[in-house]
Amino acid sequence: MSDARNAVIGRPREFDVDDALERAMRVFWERGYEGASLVDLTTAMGITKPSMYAAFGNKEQLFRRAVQRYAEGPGHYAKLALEEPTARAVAEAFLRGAVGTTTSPGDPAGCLSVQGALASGDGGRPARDLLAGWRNDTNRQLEERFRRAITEGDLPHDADPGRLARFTMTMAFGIAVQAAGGLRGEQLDDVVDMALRTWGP
Amino acid sequence: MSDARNAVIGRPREFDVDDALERAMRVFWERGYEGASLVDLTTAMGITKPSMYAAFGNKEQLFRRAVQRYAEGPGHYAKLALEEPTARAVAEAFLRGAVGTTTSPGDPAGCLSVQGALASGDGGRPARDLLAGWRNDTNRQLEERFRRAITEGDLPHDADPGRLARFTMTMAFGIAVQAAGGLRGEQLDDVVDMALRTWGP
DNA sequence: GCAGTTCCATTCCGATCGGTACAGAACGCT
DNA sequence: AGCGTTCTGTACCGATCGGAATGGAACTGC
Repeated sequence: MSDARNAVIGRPREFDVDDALERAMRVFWERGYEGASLVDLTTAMGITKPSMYAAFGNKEQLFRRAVQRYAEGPGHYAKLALEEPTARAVAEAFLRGAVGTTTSPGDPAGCLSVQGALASGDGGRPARDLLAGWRNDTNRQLEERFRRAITEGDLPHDADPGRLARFTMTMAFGIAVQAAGGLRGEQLDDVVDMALRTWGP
Repeated sequence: MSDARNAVIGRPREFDVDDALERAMRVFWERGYEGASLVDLTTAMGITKPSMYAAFGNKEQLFRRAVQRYAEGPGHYAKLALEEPTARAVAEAFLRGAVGTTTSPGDPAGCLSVQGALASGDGGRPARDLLAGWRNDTNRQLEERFRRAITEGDLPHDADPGRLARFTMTMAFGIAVQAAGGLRGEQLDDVVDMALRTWGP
């Protein structure tokens, strides 16, 4: 890893890489990949373009790092939800987490994964593919978790893990779009309540 | 209207405005507002930039016309769904229509309204606002329809039309994102089946 | 002090963005 | 034919895009 250089030779960096990445992530979060220009990014990061180029490579690699950071930060609820004891609890934690992250007051509205995935010209193709892959992974993990729930007797043996996962993901995406459109968290929690009726009253 | 000029003075236009608009709509549909460049658009339309400028004004006005055409064409299912006899039938027609339009084989995947709404820099603000307004209108019409269903005894009087409308819209948006990500129509129809359980078995 | 290394800031690159000036071509009218 | 009008094609506009070259500043090790 290029950032594992604790060697202290040469002029020391005058900015904090983690802090700059955090700020870049937020810009991508609210503007998407192509909507975020290098000027937008570096201005928010408080550094110049050559500094960002030296530290992260290029815009696409910066985006990859930002997505990774998003997954471990605001998007961490997805991983946590998988550890809930029952299928219904998994789904509820997943959707409540989605509502919380996409409507968090101090953060950009919406979801980086959804925001950056749509509406791209030719230059945004790699970013779109990256996010599509990530969403696919999440879907697979959810499906796998629901499959386990069947073996644990937590879901009926004729339940379809794939369907349940796709339904849950679809709800989360819809929530992200609604949040980006300005819907409040409470209203989206109502939506989650309705969605959860699929698991029984 | 500037296109109501049937006057035949001057050199006649060598392209069909409706056909050009249709092609432009499809480009916006798959690339969003900012993702569609003038070169992309005019190439698909088969005309040059000055011709497009003379016929439509500018990119933003072309987009407005394209959105209008989308609403009357591929997005017409929304209006039709409102005419269904029961609330549940309305919701089902709405969601099946969303699946159909967003996964139609010959057309771009996804929904223009969702595709163009997210991921915008500064230049895409007006387009984003236009689409947000349209989605808001649709939500309001759906809510109004569900309210009518209560007075008609079709929904229990303690039902919440706002919640039902938001839930339906959220599902439709999620469907659009999934479709843009490549999910097949059959898989999304499964999702719709699950969503409709909210209205009873 | 000096060499070697790394970072910062200015400046610039070719390509592309949305939009336009201009000249000529194609029409109806007289 | 000649005119006014409107469309088309070329060539171009300033601004901005992502990216990079360059020169000096800041540091460690010798």
